[in-house]
Amino acid sequence: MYERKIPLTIDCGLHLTREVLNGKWKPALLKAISLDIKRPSQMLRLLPDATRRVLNVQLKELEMHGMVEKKIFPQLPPKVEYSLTEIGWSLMPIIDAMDQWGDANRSFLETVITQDPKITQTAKSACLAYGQITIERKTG
Amino acid sequence: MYERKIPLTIDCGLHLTREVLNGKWKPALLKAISLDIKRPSQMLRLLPDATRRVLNVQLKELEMHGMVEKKIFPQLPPKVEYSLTEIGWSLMPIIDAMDQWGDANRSFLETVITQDPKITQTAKSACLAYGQITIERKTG
DNA sequence: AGTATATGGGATAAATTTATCCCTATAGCA
DNA sequence: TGCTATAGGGATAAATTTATCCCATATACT
Repeated sequence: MYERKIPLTIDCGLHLTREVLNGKWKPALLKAISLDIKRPSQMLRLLPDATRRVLNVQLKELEMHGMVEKKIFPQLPPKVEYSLTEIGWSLMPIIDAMDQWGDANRSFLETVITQDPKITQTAKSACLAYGQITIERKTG
Repeated sequence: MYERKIPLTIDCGLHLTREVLNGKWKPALLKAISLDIKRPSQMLRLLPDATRRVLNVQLKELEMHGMVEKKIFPQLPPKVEYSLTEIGWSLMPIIDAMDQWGDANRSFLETVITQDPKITQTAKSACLAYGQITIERKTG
């Protein structure tokens, strides 16, 4: 599989949280699930820049960390649904705050981020559907 | 220097924010600065698991992203002080929420995180001083 | 003269995260 | 039969992030 060689820093709450949210698509996945997008195929459509593989991997990590639960329906073709656990829900205020902060400062952030010479291109196709999603969140 | 080869995903606010906070020590650095720990040498002492090099690199990124400002005093040996910009301050509610969430769920998180077979060791020496810091935050 | 303090950054190796590719399984439909 | 939809995961390459090492500056102190 692969074994970590450097001790994981879990000194303060900040680092513990960082570990849970650390993954290119994890925040987006949590938000998607909170918006009732629970099937992997739906998430993949919502996040077209992500590959099926990464989403699988990151969902599994979120599951191992206890943030989401996976329900497998014994059907064919397979059907799976993810949902947030209680502790997973408790992360939503943070996720929402991050999303709002980023949106509120979009023009400034795009400017400073893209002015970095390392950045030669950006992708914007993902998450576009968020704005169109008007589904109410269910509590728990 | 090095040039990014894959387009940076900046579709939704979540990803923009992720980009700004993405770095092993960035959240901790922002918090430290907000607590009036403004000199690099102090930050290094606060975060003993980080190397001087990484802190330099991540501070520079935070600066380029407009989250912190750097004031250089024309002295020798050199003296430098960082401070949060207005937009940098606006991140603090998120940073604080992350820190509090992590602390509030520490025992659970430590359990699930260390149960991962990839993780063979953890480091807890950093940030320990936070608890002892009772300095009031100055506004702006 | 040697040592400590402070800060910055180049070069390069190592570690970790993502991306790619490919294979598995089965029902349903043209 | 051949193709689509669904979901999972191994193997391996590539990309990106961190870690290590080392050099530079200049003052003050022993």
